[in-house]
Amino acid sequence: MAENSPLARKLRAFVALSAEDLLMLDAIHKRRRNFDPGTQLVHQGQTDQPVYILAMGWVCSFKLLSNGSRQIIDFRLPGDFLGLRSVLFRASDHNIEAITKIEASEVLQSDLLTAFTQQSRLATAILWAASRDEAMVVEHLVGLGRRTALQRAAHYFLEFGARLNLVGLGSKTGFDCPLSQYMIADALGLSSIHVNRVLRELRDLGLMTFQKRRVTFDDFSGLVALADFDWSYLDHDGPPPV
Amino acid sequence: MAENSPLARKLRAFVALSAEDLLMLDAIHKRRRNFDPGTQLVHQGQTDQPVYILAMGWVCSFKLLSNGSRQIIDFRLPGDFLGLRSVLFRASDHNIEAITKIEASEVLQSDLLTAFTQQSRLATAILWAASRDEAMVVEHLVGLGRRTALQRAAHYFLEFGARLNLVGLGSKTGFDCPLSQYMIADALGLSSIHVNRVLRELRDLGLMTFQKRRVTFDDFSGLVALADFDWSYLDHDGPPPV
DNA sequence: CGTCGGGTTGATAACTTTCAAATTTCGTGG
DNA sequence: CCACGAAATTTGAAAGTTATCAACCCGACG
Repeated sequence: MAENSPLARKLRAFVALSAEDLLMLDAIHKRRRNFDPGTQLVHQGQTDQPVYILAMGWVCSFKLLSNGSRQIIDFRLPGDFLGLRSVLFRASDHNIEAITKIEASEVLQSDLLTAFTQQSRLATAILWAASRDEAMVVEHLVGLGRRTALQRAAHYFLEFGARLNLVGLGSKTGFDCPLSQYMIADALGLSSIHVNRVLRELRDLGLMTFQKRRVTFDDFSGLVALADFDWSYLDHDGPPPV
Repeated sequence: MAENSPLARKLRAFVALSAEDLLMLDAIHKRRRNFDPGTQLVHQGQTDQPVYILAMGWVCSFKLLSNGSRQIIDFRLPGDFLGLRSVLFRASDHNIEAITKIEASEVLQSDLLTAFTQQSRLATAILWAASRDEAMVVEHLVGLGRRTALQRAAHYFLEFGARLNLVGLGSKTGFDCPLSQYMIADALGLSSIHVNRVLRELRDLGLMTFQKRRVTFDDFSGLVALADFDWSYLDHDGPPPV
């Protein structure tokens, strides 16, 4: 069963998983749980948080500021870990919330530790996933610092496309996207009103369309050019041998 | 010797290091090297990069965009690792460059791996350091997305203060800072001209002064209030028991 | 002395936000 | 199936923030 999970698809793109690894993945996927939109999976300040692997749906992690604004750190897609670094390393300082209905498997800390002490390929893959997450955050940082709103949006949607493609949920044509313009605004560091204008401009330029919860890439290569998009940070050669 | 290195100071703030750990730190610090300002320690696309522990001086890591602008990811201070994640996890996609004259110890990958396979407290501490780096990047992201230029600058300098304080190079009074306004601009995602104005405003408000390569906190609590600065992401309880 | 890399200042242009309001979409109950 | 209200999207106009361009100043240094 685990063979076809989004996580397995993702990991298999970079490492050949052994039968044992698949067995361990299967064990993990036993504790499936469902959550409704808006559920807080982790909240700021919480200690001893759970880790999940997202199987279906969209999730976002964000920080709240005292002035009431929020900054979305990233959106988590099927196959991604939720709260991985927080549990491996430290208490959470950000929130994790379900956007859509989601299905996620709880990972026991003991299972994680087992994977690590056994030096399995799975452990390597997990570290790889964590590193990839970090690369995405860095790229996001670059976007906020040095890209215009238009480029930033284009880049962000292209990244979604690439990530979803990896787990079989999107293509160069486009993908389904349950985000509101408000959420995109909080992710891109813009006002929702400006997001609206940027989306219209991307549409007017014939590059991409975001309407009715669906993103359509109208001119993929044009979009890549505008955004200065380089996906080497997403689909590199996989983890080095540890 | 290693007992007094910046790294040991930093780590000791969070874990009690055993005699063995100190021995291992000592071993690491054997391979000291010096570099001049402007030296590229790691450049984009390079594989098989070295890891260093910075003992003295300032370093920055950044990404270049095709339009020529650059975004500084972070500045590395004494006691910090250079290129840690890149080597643990994947090939580097960013540059690392010395700002001042620096002194750094090269860490052999084999030493790192030894630390990990032995499940030593040192390994935990290294993961903790990596996690702290990530928390700083996230905080930086929040700053770029949802803080004004003034708050962003204030927050950034406060973070420097806290980090330097930890390794004995700064205090609530201030610290020496070799950065040009250009570099600060690339870090904060602003133009250097605007950085100049922001710095003047912080001075006029009586909050802090940055002149002659020295940052002085004129009104520490006022600055904290302006920046909405919460250092829990820097000096939390340390790594959980692994 | 003259150059060069910062730093500083002013004026203008560009981008983005904010406020206010109209329009559309969507879920739900009738 | 339709009507209704809430939420999301869209548009306009004005205000605010930041970038860009063009000078000028200054200390370090050959």
